[in-house]
Amino acid sequence: MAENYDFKQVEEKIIKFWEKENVFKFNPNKKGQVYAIDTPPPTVSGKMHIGHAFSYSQQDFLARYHRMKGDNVFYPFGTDDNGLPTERLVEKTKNVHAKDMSREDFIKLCMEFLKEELPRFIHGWKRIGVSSDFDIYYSTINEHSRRISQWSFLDLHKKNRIYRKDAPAMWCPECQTGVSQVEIKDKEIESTFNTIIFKVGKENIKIATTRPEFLPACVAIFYHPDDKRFKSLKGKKAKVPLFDFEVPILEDKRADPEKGTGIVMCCTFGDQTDMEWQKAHNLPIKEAITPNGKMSELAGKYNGLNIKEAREKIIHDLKDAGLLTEQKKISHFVNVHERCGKEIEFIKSKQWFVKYLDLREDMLKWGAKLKWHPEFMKTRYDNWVKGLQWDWLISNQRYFGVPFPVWYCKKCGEAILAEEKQLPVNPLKDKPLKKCKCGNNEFIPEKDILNTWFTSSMSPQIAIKLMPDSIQKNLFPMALRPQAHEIITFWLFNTVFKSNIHFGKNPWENVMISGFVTLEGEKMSKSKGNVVEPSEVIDKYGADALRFWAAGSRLGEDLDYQEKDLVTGKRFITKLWNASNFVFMNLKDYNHKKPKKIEKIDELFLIKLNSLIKNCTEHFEEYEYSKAKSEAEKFFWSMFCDNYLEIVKKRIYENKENKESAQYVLYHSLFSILKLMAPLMPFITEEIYQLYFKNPKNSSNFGTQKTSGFLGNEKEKSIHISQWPSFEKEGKTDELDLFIEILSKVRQEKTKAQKSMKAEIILSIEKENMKKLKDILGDLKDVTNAKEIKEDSFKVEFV
RNA sequence: GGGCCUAUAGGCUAGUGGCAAACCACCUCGUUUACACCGAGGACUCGGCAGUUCGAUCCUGCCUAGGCCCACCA
Repeated sequence: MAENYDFKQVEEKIIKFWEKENVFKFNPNKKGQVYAIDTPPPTVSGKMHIGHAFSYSQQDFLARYHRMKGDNVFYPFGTDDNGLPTERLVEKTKNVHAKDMSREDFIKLCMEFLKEELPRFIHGWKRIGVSSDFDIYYSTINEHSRRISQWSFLDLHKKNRIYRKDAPAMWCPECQTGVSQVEIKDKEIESTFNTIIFKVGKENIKIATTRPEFLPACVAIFYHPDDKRFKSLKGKKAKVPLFDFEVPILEDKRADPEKGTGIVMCCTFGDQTDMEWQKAHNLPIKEAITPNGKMSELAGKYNGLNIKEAREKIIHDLKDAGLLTEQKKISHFVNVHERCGKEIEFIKSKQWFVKYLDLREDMLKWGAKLKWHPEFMKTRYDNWVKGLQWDWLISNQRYFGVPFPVWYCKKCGEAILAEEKQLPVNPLKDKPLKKCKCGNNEFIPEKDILNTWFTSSMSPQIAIKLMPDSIQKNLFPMALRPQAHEIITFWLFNTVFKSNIHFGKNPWENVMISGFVTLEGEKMSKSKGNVVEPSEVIDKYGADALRFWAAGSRLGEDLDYQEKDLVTGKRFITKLWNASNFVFMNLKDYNHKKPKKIEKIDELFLIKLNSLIKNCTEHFEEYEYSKAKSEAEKFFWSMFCDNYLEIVKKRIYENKENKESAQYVLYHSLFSILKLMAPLMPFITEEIYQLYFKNPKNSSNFGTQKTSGFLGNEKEKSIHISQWPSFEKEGKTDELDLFIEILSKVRQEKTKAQKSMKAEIILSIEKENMKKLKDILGDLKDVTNAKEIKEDSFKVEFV
């Protein structure tokens, strides 16, 4: 009698076994089509969360399926540990502030932190059974990644896609960094609408604003051309209160007569419209706010105050001067930096950009060439491309990241780029290889770092270039990019863009997009406090149960986390365990020889199994692992356990002469079912394989097999590199269907009569059914425990 | 404001132009050679309105609700 399945002990043991035996090691010389996966490198910003467990499980289903199907799976693993998220984690854990330290010390601290943190972090992915080759590993901050990222910069520059300009850039005063379009989000905040009096000659005009601190940067007043109320003001000048300078009053369609008082001030730069006006009317640029979030000299007596203080003071002074007529509390949406939640400001600053707005048509074509799974995710890409308004801002004024390979000549200011052969370069330490064109040999290093997406959008190259040159060409373009849908607009999009510019082709053929995990219908997030820790789930139910749950929703769909589903998964695992033990209890004298005759009922069962295999294979090909799961699950539970095992029990218990046929079919059908489940539940299937199926001569590293007498006969060292079951036998199974229908009716009768399922009966069935079932009547007799089967209308008599 | 997705039993999910399904929970019964983490059975359901159709849960349109992405935000 086998003991209970101890998932904790087994899963840890199997993780070590896979590692020791190099089961998932990529072998470039292996035959078979290469299937390269652009594994998402998780951001090192804390612990793994359940959304990770969910989406990495789903991509692993596909990786394991392709491996068993015979593809040569290239499945690297990386961590995204450059840039802000990691900085923030280090600041928090080590209780330091980057800006209080020397840059070098801070970077050193980050690297030390990563060294001790990463193994623990990565173990989370091993624990859920991700079958990456963890030796093909990259960190987006290591030398290798820096070299490739900087090369990308040089190459884009060569292709005239890089420029640096003085531009109103979105700026986070809190993080003191430029922020790209993708790093901002909306937040609803309470604010006050202040109605302020501007003088036009002797006339008063009222202008409403939530940002009175921008008054010193006011450059114009606008009203809508159709708005008759203000027509008389055209061409006149208004005097800015408190600051006493004059600005022109102009017409522009973007002024909304319905909003505020219908007339609006334009300040550079209060918001995006201000920037458009500035451009359209060629207005001067005034900077009221400095990069550290303080008022500039332009603000006169408010110079040096932070934004909020200045706002309060200015409101106070306006009140005193009688220039404030109304204050209304409102709540509105503003752009905030997604990392820190603080309001974004626009400031004039020198930033590096990648020029790509001119390529929107091409971008749509690139997106159309990808195979999207599920298909509807493509529209998100398209909508993003159509909505692009700015070029890609790639510089961040932070510390921990890939530096720009750039210096500036101290004399003429010319930007000097590093040469390819000196990469990776740290401009703070290294020097250009040549003098500046102007003959000067002194340089100012660029201190900015490249935005993390600039580096992670090179993930295919970063992974591939870990391999020897000779095989790199087989790996690109890759077969698959798996990822979550919220970063289609940045990671996916930027990778497609870069690949097409650098190499003239898409980086992969397929993309698979996971949904996310919800709790009671809401997205899980730290800020909402509704997170579930995957490590706790695994402790309680095991990784297989977690994966079983992750296989429960279709690709791209969100899935609600319900503990019940984990219970179901665990139950299924127990059932697999028990059924396998039972099968092998009855195979002690099995000799692996194919019996001379396969009994009819066994044959019919094999045909059923065959169509299951066919369906599951098709589902995996279509990324529909959830369909494969539910079909295999149902087949195993009801067709295999509840029906087939019951049917063959008596034949084996009573040692009938045709029992070899049953044994042969038991062995092979259970093996096939295990293989179908192996991509989804890699641990329990491996354990059963190792204990029963593998030839003990090959199992030196796993411990002894369980059953005495019976010897497994399979050669592969792991079920995960065994061959995916094939499907050959097709045919009709009408007799078996009828058989099961009758069996089920008999069971109903027994239940109705409140009898045991084992109660002995006399069964009567119709003549035509008797005829149809003539080859399998003996089995029907066995499974229903009928003393005899008579020809009559259906009837169950108890003896 | 634009877009995408979703709406099926008490809960979570399948699915189909013609009987609506699995699992959990619930109720009844059984259970001594794998499994009480079992087996047999029961009960309950297609968001609303219109259209196409012999027939719509499924196709079309509108509405409602929720989620997500984007834009706007003086």
